Amino acid sequence: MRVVVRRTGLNASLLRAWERRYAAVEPGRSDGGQRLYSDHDVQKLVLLRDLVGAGHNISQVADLDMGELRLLLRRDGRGDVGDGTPAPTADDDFIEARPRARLHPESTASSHLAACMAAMHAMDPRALEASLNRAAMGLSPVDLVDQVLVPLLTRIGLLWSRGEVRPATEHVASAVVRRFLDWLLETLSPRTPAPLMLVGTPAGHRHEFGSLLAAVVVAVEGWDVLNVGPDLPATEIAAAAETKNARMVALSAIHPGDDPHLPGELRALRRELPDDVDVVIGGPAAARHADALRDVGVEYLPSLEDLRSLSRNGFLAWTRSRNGDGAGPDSVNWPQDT
Amino acid sequence: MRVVVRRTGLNASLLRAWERRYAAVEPGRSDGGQRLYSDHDVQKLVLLRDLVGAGHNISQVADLDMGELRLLLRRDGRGDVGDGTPAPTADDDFIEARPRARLHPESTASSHLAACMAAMHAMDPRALEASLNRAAMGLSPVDLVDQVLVPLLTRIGLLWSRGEVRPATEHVASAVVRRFLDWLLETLSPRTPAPLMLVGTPAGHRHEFGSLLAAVVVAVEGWDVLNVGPDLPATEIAAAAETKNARMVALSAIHPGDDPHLPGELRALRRELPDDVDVVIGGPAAARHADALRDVGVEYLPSLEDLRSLSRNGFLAWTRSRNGDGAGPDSVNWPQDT
DNA sequence: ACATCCTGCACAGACCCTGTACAATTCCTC
DNA sequence: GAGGAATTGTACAGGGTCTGTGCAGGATGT
Repeated sequence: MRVVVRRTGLNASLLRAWERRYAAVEPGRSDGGQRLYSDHDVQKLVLLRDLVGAGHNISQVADLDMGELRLLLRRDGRGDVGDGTPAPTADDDFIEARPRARLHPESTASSHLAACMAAMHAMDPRALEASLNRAAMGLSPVDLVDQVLVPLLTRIGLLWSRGEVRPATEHVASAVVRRFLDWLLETLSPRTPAPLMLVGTPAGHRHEFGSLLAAVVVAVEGWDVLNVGPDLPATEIAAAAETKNARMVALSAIHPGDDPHLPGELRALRRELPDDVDVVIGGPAAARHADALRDVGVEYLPSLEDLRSLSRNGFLAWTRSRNGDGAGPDSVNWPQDT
Repeated sequence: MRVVVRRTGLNASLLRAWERRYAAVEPGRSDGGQRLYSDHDVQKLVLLRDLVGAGHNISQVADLDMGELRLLLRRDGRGDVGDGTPAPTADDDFIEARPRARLHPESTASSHLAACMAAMHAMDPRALEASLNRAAMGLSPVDLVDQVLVPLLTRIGLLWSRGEVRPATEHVASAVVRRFLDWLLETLSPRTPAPLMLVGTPAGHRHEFGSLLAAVVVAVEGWDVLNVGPDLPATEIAAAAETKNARMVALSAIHPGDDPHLPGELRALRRELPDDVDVVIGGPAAARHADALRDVGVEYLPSLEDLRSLSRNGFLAWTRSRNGDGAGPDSVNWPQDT
């Protein structure tokens, strides 16, 4: 109990009140009747604390499960841009995200971005990570990607290409951002059955941030994602897709902007994959071959937004095909707050 | 018994109570019935003492194993304030090394290793991560590195070089292990002031697992670590070391085993750094140039164990120089509350 | 022999539990 | 917009539980 109080910063009386009045957590009991909080309980309490601090009332959030709490916390900045995450909300009552939103999303997004840039220049990985975490807390996943991560990576890349930032600085920042993207992917990944998307980069392309961002984007749309990493030949990607029974493959090609092997590589990939597995690709290196790629049967996506809508449709199609016909009762529709 | 009392700072009655009531430890007995504590027992008691001091109740932590205790201690270890009583002068104490049947650490380590290998072959990143987490729970950081991570990476590398595992499989596994190492580094990093060590790999060397392992090893010894990432020219490393005021630089050179530029690169690094900053390097590529490197003023370390002892000594020297004079380096803070 | 260690028992203070109450807000209705 | 109802954080008392410590009487070991 004392430990929980210290770790959550909440009053002991308050913990008991939340338990009694809202059944927010239901810790086990010792033989003598003392509460035994599990790690899960503590995590949930922390989420509740933050949510309450952000203006929600307990009575409405206390009985949500962890996934819903986390999501709520993310989209809190506003941005009710329907993120169709398949939150396993079995019950029908929707989460009324009270439009108590203050803080304009752009201004906070740009301030988060500025904080990240400052931490990068200071070569302070902890500060950078902290800034990213703050951004993740304050923004919806979509805003986080579009307004913080993409600009951040773009700017770092630009500074690097101009030689305006030390390679060591860039390395340190990249490592942190990569880890953060990994973490984001993990926490956004659905726990429920979902179609699998493979992400990676083609042979010769070692920049993996594009594919990591793609992974996050499609995870938000409900897909299960397997990142097979950068610089893989077509045969490898195809083999992995087959082994894991992927429904779709998304690639990213950034750096060797004029890679002549790209169309051939993707033709091979396309040929080795079943027809019902879609292959898409994004990134500047792919843009140059957009037409050739289309001929090969690989769709070029100019922006993450395209990937977003495409994967959303793909996900809905998957659920429909899975539920036999009309959308089942407790399926994936996240209730849009009206 | 007295020895244990001195080493742990715990009352003899308390030791007996913990044993009787919670079976916290179960020391062997002499023919006459006197308790014979093993080294393992003492370690566990120390962990329990710190944990109880941090607010946990014994009843709940007494039956956890060492790995769980350590993890618990780290997790809520931030924010420790009190120092209070200067701890039971634990100096000049020799613990009777009573070998006693070590409860098979290698067998559990090898089972963890097997689980990791199986997860890798199944191309199941979640399972791999779960196996690694389990290993982290059940083993000390040192055993974890020496008996799981190093063998795991060695085997994966071997399979890969022989073409006995698909590159895609290797990629997926590597990504998970890298993230795990990142996480491990983060959780092991000291929250208190500590000397800074830079880790990375020299220009041309893109395999970064060696440096990540090095980072973990020195973090365990108490250092603060900044990983500047792979493939960095000497000038960059030197600049980073200067900016962050590093006390030591540890590099790893693995893959291009016959890199002719290595000595030159390190000579440049050595020249750009202050004399009181040590530079060490490990890995097979460095082994070939061990003599040349020594001439340049860079120490070649054949094994992680060498790095371990060297960084330990370096850390102790740092604390001594910082505390002015004596003052036990590891001033444990025992009973403290309020 | 003498200090040390063993077992079993007892106890006091710190801690936690339940139930109830209460003040400060916020929400809603008239 | 005033007053009542609901919400929510906090406090207190009485009683049970947890846990560190001390003591008596006997055994151990050097």
